[in-house]
Amino acid sequence: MAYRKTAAEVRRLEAARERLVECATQVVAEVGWAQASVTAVADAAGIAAGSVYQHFPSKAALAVEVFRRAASREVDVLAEVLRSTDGSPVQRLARGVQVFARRALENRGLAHALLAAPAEPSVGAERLDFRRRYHALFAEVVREGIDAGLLPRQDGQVTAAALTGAVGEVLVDPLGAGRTPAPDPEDLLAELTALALRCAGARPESPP
Amino acid sequence: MAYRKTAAEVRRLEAARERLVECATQVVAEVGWAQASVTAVADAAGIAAGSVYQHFPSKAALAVEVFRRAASREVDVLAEVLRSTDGSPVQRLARGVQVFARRALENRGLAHALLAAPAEPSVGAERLDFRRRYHALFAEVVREGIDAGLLPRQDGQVTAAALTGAVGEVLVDPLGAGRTPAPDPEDLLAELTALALRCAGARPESPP
DNA sequence: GAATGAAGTGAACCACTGTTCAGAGCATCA
DNA sequence: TGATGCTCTGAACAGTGGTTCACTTCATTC
Repeated sequence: MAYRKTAAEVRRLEAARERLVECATQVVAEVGWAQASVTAVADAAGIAAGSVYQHFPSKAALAVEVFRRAASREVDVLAEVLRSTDGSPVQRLARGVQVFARRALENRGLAHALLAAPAEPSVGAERLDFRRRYHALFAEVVREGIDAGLLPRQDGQVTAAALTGAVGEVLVDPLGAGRTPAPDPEDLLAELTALALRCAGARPESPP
Repeated sequence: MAYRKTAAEVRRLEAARERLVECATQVVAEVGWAQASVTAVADAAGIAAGSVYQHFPSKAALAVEVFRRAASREVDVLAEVLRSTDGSPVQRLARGVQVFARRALENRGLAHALLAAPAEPSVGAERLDFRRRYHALFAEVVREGIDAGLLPRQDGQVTAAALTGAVGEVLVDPLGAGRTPAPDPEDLLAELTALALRCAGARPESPP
């Protein structure tokens, strides 16, 4: 006889899948892609290794899903800040960098996974796309700044790439753990913001 | 009876080791760490897989040696430029960035391997050290620039990290191959130099 | 030229992981 | 409640790639 899944059943399945993705994300944030074996992820989610394949056709597919979700969250947040309608392009740029950096500092493991941790090729490809989206967002604001006469003429794409690279590099080292006294996060943020503005060529604020 | 290696024999051995390292470097530059299996490297050097273990205790040891050599070459070149005695700190910084970038563009595969390509943990650790050395060099010049009143007050370490990150990010994308029309290298270099100077806060050159 | 010992070989070994699959456990339907 | 079909399990399987080792090859010594 036709066997039809009940609504509750479907919900339960989706919840299981959801839980799997969340646990996988956590594992990846904690130990990196390389150490996040199917077994480790399944254990974290409290299911058997084989059950992973009920939800995803392969480990790579799960990894990509994990990356996409986390990356999209970040891109969305950044987009919201950069495209907000209040403040000059330069002010938005500053806020964007701060948000980018603050979020990374608040979830270092995840930031490291998104930005730098060694990963299998499929995730690597996803990461390239992630970076492109970041570039596009920053490039947009830089362009607005140029058009508004607030920033000097420059290749927005290059500046945008530099901004993500700069912030990433500054963050990743502290992220990777080992660093002398560990600089105060707020100082780091202020320093980064100033750096980003110089990078884009914004004039130092004139006194009020 | 005591068996003593003749001088020629010793030389031959060292040459073989040398050749192995060079071939491995080339393989890595061409296909990345992940694809550079012991077999592939041995094939490239024209020896059997097992013979690799005459020269190195493990694949990781060989990989580290490959990385160290290439990285040291780059660090040395950069150090020479940045520490040269002619030109202001700002001018040296500009030249340093150009040299860094130009060398990367001239050997994209190797640059990618050094800066970004996924690698086993032992190489990853080496890469952190490599980056630290870059940071230290840039930080030194930035500090000189500040002391000379040419650059605004700033955290040299952060700026230095940003410079390597920025240059790396800008280069790695083009490096990774896929990019629309592929920007002219000279334009890219000019753009990068300008960006680096802004990044450090150097005033735009006043007219002559 | 025979004895000796190191370098070099490459097939076999082994550890590690992603993936499969036959069966157990349950929910659904008649 | 029994029949059916789905989910879940976890041990077995398979591909990969680093490492080993019995053996060959070749240089050295007497």
